[in-house]
Amino acid sequence: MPELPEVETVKRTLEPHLQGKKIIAVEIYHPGVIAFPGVDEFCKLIEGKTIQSLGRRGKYLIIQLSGGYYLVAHLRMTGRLVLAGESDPLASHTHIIFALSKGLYLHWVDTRRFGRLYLAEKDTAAFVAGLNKLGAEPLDDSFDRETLAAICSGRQRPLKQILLDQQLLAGIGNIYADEMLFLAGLSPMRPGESLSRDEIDRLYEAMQAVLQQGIANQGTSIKDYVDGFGQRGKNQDFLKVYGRAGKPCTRCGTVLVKKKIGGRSTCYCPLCQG
DNA sequence: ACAATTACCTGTATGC
DNA sequence: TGCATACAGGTAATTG
Repeated sequence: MPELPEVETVKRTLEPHLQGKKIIAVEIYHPGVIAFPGVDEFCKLIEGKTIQSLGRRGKYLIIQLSGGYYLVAHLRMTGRLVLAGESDPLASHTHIIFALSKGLYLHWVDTRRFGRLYLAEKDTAAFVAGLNKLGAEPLDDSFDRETLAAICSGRQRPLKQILLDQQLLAGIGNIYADEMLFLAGLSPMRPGESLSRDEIDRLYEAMQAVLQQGIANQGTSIKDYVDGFGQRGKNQDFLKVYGRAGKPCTRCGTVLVKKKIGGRSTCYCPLCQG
């Protein structure tokens, strides 16, 4: 599933190919993907624009266009943005095709059709996509131990829920949340406010390590995720707890446990994360 | 105000 | 074999 490291990888793989290209035409087979504005308006606005740069905020991919416009994409669960050539066969569940200059194509593919696209000028795009509601950016220079301490303090909610709350921390999903809690040696049920200074530091270090390793491995491909070239990531081979319930802990051998926390399935080691 | 549940979707795995 | 059911997970909307 596209979480921060996956969206960052998509951004890095697409950017050198998209930068400077002109959007010549767009074909929309499934209008539900366009969250804003209406489909006709979307097509009218986007055709003729030039792609200037790519950015990321949390799990959102942000494509800056000429004329002050921004195309904001959220891949949700199974969304893919992949480069293609003229004669490349269409993957099933291809909902949108962007025809670009130099004979390049960009395909929006999404099995479960949860993904959404937003197109507008800067402030409007941020608002309709929900960008301005997002919390701290975990790999940003401004995100430090103090910020994490402030996020946890006074919150009785379990750490697992805090990590997944996009209004507190942007970009962390179920896979990386479980992995960073394991690396930090913290129980996913621990209330945020119960963490000592030392435990905040451990969680901070674990967040950095887990997210950076995810990016270094080009993301985690459990099922659907691929980068801008359609390539799978390698991080699924390095997961310590996610998807390993019932198997022995890599650190102590104890059988890993699966439990629902805040309605989300959570894998952890009852001993290492006691 | 907050937490829990449901809706949105489809592919895959499981049980009978 | 075929059918029903559960589950997967990100977020918005709804319910309690």
